[in-house]
Amino acid sequence: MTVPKLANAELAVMNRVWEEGRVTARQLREKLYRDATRPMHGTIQRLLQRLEDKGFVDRDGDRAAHLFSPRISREAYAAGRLESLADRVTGGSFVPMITHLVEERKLSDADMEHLRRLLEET
Amino acid sequence: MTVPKLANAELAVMNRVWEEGRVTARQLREKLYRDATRPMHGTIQRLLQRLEDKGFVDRDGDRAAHLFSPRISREAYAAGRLESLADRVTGGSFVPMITHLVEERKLSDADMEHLRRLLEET
DNA sequence: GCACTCTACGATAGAGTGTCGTAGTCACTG
DNA sequence: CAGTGACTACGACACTCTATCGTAGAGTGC
Repeated sequence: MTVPKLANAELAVMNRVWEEGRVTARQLREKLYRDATRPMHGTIQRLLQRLEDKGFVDRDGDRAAHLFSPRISREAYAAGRLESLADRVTGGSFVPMITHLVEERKLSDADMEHLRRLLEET
Repeated sequence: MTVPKLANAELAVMNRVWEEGRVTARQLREKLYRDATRPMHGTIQRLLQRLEDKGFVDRDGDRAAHLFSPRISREAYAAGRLESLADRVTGGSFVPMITHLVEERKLSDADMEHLRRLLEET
């Protein structure tokens, strides 16, 4: 059960959905395409439909304007893509990349401390 | 300086290059396209050229058959893509996804132990 | 020179993505 | 109940990226 990949525009929409929790297509349009020269009605609808097909959002169609909410959390998506990356590149293990990040000092002190505690609790 | 993404066929080639260290186009062809119905000469050349353009391999053209070697390590590529993922999804931080992996028990005991030691050394 | 192997690279088909156009549906108002 | 405005459903299309193919040219050994 691997998490499908989100394209750019799809991810932009999901970022709003994750932030808001429950949104209508119109709310998304006003946030994402504020200064677009064209209306973009259909575009948002299309994107939302594809997100629904891929299982990323739930659609509540009770009202005239449907309400969309995330079906997968941001963290679950990120972790799922990370798993997929590990499968394709490092034989399924996360250790090599994390090691590399630590060695290259890509992790902040706060992040390091966070992870230390996380690992010790378990 | 973000690491470009590798497409499927490109990644397949890079996986061989990472394993072998130094290879010719022919060696790659014999490993990767063993039971192909067509020769695939041009395909490999094309892929290698694109990998060179993107900075993934070095080309040694001293001999008739060029020798290709990795310019970026497997770990550096994986970590680079992980950074890109974090930038696009979790605001640049790795903590949320790793936390999720730990909570969902996606990390093996050995991996957990590995990371614990890694973090304590630093 | 000829045969063989290699490199260089333009061209192309196919898939995925973002956008648009149109038709249909629903709710409200006079 | 006709008219209006906002919404949904979805086929179609242009564009980009990817993997492959075809062909021309260079290098090497006999």
